[in-house]
Amino acid sequence: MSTGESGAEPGRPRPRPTAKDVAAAANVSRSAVSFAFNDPARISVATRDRILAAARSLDYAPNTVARMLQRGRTQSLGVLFPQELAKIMENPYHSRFLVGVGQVCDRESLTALLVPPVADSMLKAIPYAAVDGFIVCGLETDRGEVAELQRRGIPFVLVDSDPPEGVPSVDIDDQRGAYEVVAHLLALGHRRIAILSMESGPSVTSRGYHGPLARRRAGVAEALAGAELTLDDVAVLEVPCTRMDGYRATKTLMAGDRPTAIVTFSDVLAIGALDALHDLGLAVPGEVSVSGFDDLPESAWLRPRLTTVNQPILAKGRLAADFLVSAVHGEDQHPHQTLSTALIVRESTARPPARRG
Amino acid sequence: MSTGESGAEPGRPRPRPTAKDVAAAANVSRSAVSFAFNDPARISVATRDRILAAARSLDYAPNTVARMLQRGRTQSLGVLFPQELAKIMENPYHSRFLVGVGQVCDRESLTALLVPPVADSMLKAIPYAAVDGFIVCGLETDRGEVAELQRRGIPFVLVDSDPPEGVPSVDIDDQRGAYEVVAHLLALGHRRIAILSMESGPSVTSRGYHGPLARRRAGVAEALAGAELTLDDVAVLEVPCTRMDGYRATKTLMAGDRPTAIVTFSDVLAIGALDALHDLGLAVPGEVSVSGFDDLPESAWLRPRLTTVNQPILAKGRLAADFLVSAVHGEDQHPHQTLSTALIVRESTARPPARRG
DNA sequence: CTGAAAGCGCTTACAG
DNA sequence: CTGAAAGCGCTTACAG
Repeated sequence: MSTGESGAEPGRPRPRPTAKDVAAAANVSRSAVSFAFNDPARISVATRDRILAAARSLDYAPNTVARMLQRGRTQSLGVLFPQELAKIMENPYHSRFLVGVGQVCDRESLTALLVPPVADSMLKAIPYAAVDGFIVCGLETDRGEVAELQRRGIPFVLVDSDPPEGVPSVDIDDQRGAYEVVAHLLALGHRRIAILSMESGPSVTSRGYHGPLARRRAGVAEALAGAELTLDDVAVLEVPCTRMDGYRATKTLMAGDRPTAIVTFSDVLAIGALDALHDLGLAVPGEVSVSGFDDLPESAWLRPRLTTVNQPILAKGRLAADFLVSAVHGEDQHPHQTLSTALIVRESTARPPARRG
Repeated sequence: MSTGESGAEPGRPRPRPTAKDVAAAANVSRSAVSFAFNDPARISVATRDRILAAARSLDYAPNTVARMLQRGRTQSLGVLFPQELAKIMENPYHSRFLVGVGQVCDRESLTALLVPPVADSMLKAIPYAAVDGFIVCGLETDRGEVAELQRRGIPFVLVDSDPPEGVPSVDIDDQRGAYEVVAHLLALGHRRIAILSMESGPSVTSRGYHGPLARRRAGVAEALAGAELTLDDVAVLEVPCTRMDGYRATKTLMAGDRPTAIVTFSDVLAIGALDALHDLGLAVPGEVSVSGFDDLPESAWLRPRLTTVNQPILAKGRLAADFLVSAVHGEDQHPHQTLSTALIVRESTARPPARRG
């Protein structure tokens, strides 16, 4: 009632109260405090109320980290990315993937930890994250992450990689997707085709690693073969996956021996390509055809609407998270799913212009 | 050399090795093991090498959670959202915000923990996250989160809320932004204006809380007053912030007493509105003007290009993370920043059609 | 119904 | 240069 000094002095950084403090205040053991929070049935109502009241008055809440250590569970899923967070979130593809992961997190009351590489290394980031398992994204080269995770015995699922046997993973049919767009363009009559691809890590080819990019390249080759062409007949540019890089690469491409069609391996790149072509005063698809990959929602808003390869990004995220949750629960399966792609023909591709020469 | 049984049996779920195991294997104390990893200078090169070799052969790595508990640091920033993760990531606004947060995380070698509400409560989510501090997003109603965080003594910064004195926070000039678009529309001659707003939590007005939405409403009122109008003269619809809800709301709006201009409080909503108007066969801006809010990159790709209110989303995320990092480092300031908005007039707004009546 | 004790795995003064 | 000990804050068998 009076303005006594019962409260803590404000402003002073008091140390956080612990179960010990509450136990003292409520005149019980620390075990009792723990029970009050975790297993109320084990103590009498009276004691519990007393403890809870004491806890409230001290602003006590169990320390999360201590609890994690004791329980051996963090209630968190790690999403391990191959690039800096700023770059990752820049790409709408990842947002959509995280919607899928988020659905599972929401359902299971889990949090999602976004884990960027440490000093450019996904490997180094692994030991610093307090998670129950990892979703490993876009492992374009296997730089030891798989072995590391396996040795540590921490559950994980591989997404968009070249999964070894016996490892949970989810992928899409990259080869077929790439095959279909290129076949589509060839059928339209294009022969001078450029590929705008993403950069893959070092030494991809030399180590016989076949990630998504390699599979897409195979799909392109397969389609080209149908027209008596090979990969040597197309220009291939590898750039970081940003709109701006797509823009620049397209300008580079157009400064040389102009292709009549640009096949990009990402809608984000295609958006940049469209911008560049617009700035160059080149009509799409009248003078140049452009195709994307992913089928982001955005691709349908573009003008011209983007012809692209749909992949079920959201489902991929959801599935990956589901697989990881199973693995964390100790279910000893190794599900391996390959999701389908589908060519979506819209407005950005058409017959090549009739040509002098 | 021989195929001895030196390795652990594969497949068998071995328990993770601890520092104790390494100490035993290397014939040193547990302290030495710890030093080998954390303070190599404190032990001799020989001992360190022996320890590291033993660690490697046992696949040992220090337990992150134990380390967190001991150090009292998690190296992780929590981003507390008012909605489910799936919904949050659905909105490009948040991706962009996270790019800003990500820049700081990358710089500081921090991870970002995405924290959705637990059982619809941001409050309940707080104690379950192992983070060094929170960025509290879009606290449209103060449901006790601030008090909770303050009592717990955990650093936090408020973004897009109604920040009390003495609390780090970053906001934008919502009122001015809303004022400007509406004034723009009024100047074009619009008098029948509809507002498409987001749902705010319960009892916003009743508690005298003035979050972003309330400020925007004030901006609208301010602009209307300049034309001798009041909020009662405009239709206001509050819907969840998704494209689909924007779509539906617009159809509802158009089924009634048709406005000549739709002011949305989010680009995402505006995209839905544009779609609906397109499906309704209504020309934008010929028959109906539409404006957005945020100025997402997407808004410039739309056709017609969207007139909208720019807000520096990325800078907001970066600043919030910067403020939080300072707070975590114990810097006892309470920075409070209000970022500017700017009206971006593009193609989706024009004079209202001449009218019968 | 309640408490004393051990333990989760680590780090860090403190002695030697 | 190295080790024994205490402690971070919690939970959970185990006794009573």
